[in-house]
Amino acid sequence: MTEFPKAYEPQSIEQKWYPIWETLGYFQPTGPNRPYTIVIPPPNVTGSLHMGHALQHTLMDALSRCRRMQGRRVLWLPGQDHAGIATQVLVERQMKAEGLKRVELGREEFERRVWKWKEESGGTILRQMRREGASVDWTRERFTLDPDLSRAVREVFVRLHEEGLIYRGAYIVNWCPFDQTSLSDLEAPKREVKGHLWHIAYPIKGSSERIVVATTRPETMLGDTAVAVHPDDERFKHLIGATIALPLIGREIPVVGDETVEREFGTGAVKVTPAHDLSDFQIGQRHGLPHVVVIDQTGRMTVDAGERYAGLDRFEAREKIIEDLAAQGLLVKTEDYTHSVGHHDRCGTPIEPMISLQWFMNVKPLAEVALQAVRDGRTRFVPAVPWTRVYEDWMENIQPWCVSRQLWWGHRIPAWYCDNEHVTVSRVDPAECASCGSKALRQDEDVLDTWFSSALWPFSTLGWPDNTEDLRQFYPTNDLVTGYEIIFFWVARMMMMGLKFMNDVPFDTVLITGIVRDANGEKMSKMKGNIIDPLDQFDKFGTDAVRFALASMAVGSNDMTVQESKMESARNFANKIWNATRFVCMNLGDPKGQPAAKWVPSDALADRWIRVKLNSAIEQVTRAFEEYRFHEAAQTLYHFFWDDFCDWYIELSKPLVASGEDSPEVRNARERIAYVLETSLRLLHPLMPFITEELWQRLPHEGDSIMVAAFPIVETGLDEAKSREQMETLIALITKVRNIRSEKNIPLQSRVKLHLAVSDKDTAALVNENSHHVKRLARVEEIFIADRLPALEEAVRDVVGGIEVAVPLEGLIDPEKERARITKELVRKEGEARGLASKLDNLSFVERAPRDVVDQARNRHGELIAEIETLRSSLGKF
RNA sequence: GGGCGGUUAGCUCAGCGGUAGAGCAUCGGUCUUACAAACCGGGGGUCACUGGUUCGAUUCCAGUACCGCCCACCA
Repeated sequence: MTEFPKAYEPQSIEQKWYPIWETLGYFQPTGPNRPYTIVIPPPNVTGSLHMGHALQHTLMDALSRCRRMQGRRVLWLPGQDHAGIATQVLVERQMKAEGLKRVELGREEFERRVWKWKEESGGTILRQMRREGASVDWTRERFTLDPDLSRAVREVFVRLHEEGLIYRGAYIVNWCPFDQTSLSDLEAPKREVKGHLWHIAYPIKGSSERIVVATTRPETMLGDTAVAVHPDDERFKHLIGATIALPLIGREIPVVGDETVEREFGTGAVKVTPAHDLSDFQIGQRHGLPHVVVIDQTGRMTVDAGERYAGLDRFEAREKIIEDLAAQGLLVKTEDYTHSVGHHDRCGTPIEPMISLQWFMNVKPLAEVALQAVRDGRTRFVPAVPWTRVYEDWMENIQPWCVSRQLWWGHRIPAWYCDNEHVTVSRVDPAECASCGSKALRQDEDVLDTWFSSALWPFSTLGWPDNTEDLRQFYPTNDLVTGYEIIFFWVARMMMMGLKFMNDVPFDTVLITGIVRDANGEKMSKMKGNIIDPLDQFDKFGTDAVRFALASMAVGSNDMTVQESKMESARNFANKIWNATRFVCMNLGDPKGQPAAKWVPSDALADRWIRVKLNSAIEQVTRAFEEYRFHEAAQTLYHFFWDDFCDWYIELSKPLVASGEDSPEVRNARERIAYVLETSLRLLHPLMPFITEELWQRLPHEGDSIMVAAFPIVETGLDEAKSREQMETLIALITKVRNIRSEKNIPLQSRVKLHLAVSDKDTAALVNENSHHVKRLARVEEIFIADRLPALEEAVRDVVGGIEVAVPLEGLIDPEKERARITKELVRKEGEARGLASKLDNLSFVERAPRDVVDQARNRHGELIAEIETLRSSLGKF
């Protein structure tokens, strides 16, 4: 027999199995049955594995493995995202160390360097995924910049452009002055900033009147082209149409009336800078105001800001302008003011809203379709609350998507311009302008938002725009597992693109997970330095243990805190599985050539009971996976295996299984225990793939790998209730005796006598048939069963499950203490009985409560009364 | 400004219309023929607060307090 160490050592076993599985092709979809598909959320090529991946991959792998064992044709498709800004910035930073600059290198050379970086250093995460045990099909690995996927991107861009849904125009965008690119709204989340609200007086021309405006951004005043007031505002009504001489720069600008102005806010008058603020831009559109750009792409003031300010950083300019206004007596008031300002989510730079010529996508029409698909349940979120509504709200209020980025790493926009500024958008690089035939074409310098290609992931990875076999088979995919932080970035956009180009939803179910936080409940980040590396955890506890711990914490989309204690507990569980199998193997002999164990029918209580428990574990785990309640699956497995199987069934089986004999009875007992164990391993496999494979191979089994063995199936027609009740009674009895022993400090070696009084025949028979178990597990040398307890001088008395118990313990009984103990128990039981009695006396309870609740209360009350009686009488014995 | 979530044992969290559970920690006892990463036994909670619905509320509803999250063009 193979060597069987006393403790589970994960490392070598994990290393052994993954390559075997991969080589044997188990990760590839096979078989004639219904496909089951998951596409992985493609991690950034720059990324390395973090706990969030470990969690999500565990769930995806558990689902994949479970479905695979259930016979589905499973495809879990892996891949990576080119991660535009992240990657470009990273490579630029590396180049900087060598004294190289991107612009000096030129576009082609830079791109070459990024590809080189990708080949050498990218894809760390893919290697790490092997350690997770992720059963992804590596033969179908994809990268968003693969030629096929790039072709899909172009196809989508061109088609949307043809339909007028993608267009080029000058609008206000979120501009990052640090990275010098435009951003989508999602990449520019608002952050609270403590600032000021400055009240500035603008003099009215040809009048002594002034109009005071309030602003948080005085530097933009140099670009003001109007002041707006509410048209019905009595304070300012008469000034509409008047002309203002803009301070510091002297430009003449009008006062306009606009209904969006809040009369209550600030001074009720707003300075309007159409080139640097979205709402001002819109006011400008309504009133035909000119745009004066005063801040450039680097965040510095332009020449149009006037020579006094030109070249200054926007924040330096702010201070200088405030000083200058104060000096001229135009600064009326300065208030502290906290407001929200967009910041680039990657670099943290405050966004500069800026008018800019960019490519946009009108997503509204696609959003309506995507909204409908969720409303009528073609795609559903799990948990449905709150994510369905979060998704719907966003889709309902969706704004045009700025898709162009001023970067070099990404899908270059397939638009070409001739000298006449005609635009040619084309699937293939055009030779001439589509409008004028000019051969002097230059391609748009910009690339697409990274998320543009991610949005196509569920079909671009399967071969679209070609109608491939994979596409027909695996689209739509089944489950998408991802975090709530990218519902808008990714999930929503896949929905829109999938429905638009495949005419079907990209996935049936979106499983939203929570965030894995550190032990203090804080979000992990490189900045904070509180990252917990899953690989360290794998080293420390074993991959299966970490997977199991993560799954056991995955409740809905709740965030979770990493708990070392959970990891330890899961590691101990793995060790428990190891040793239980070790025990069974020690008694089975060589598994080679032995067929897989079958259940040998038995009337013995323990056998009937474990079968019921196993069956209900199968039922619960199966349902838990179906309903994505991973913590419930983990919990069921843990308690079934440890409490029921190890603590009771193995212990009860030992006399036969470990007897060393070779009788039919013993062989059958061994077969049964092997059966339960082997089935349990299959049930555990989706969450703990490595250890279950290793142990399964050491047991008699059929087939080459547990990966492709059948997932356990629920049986029907077992004598559920009776077996459970009887076993519960037996367990309660044994526990009671152990309890008495423990309280009286009876050493393990000394056996006690046990007197039982049982009134009903069934219970008497039950105890009789299982008395050898009671003797062994409660360390009892002799059991006396009668209708009534005999008179005993010195004994501990108690009652459990309708059985009167007495343990004679000469010289160890302190009557006072016994009396106190029993009295305490009496008080508790009497209290409970009183509560039940008053409930049962309550007519409306008896009439309105469900029948079984009333019956249950009645039975419990009866039991209590009997037990109280018994306790009272034993009280008299002291 | 709008929306959402949380508050349960010392800690981290499940659960739920019928007087509460887990893991860890804690206390006591064990080398009992798989496992000390184990075994056996025990203690510990007025389920944030206030009302309401109900025969019955930790669970449903409303409000309060504290903590947290998301969305938003009041400058």
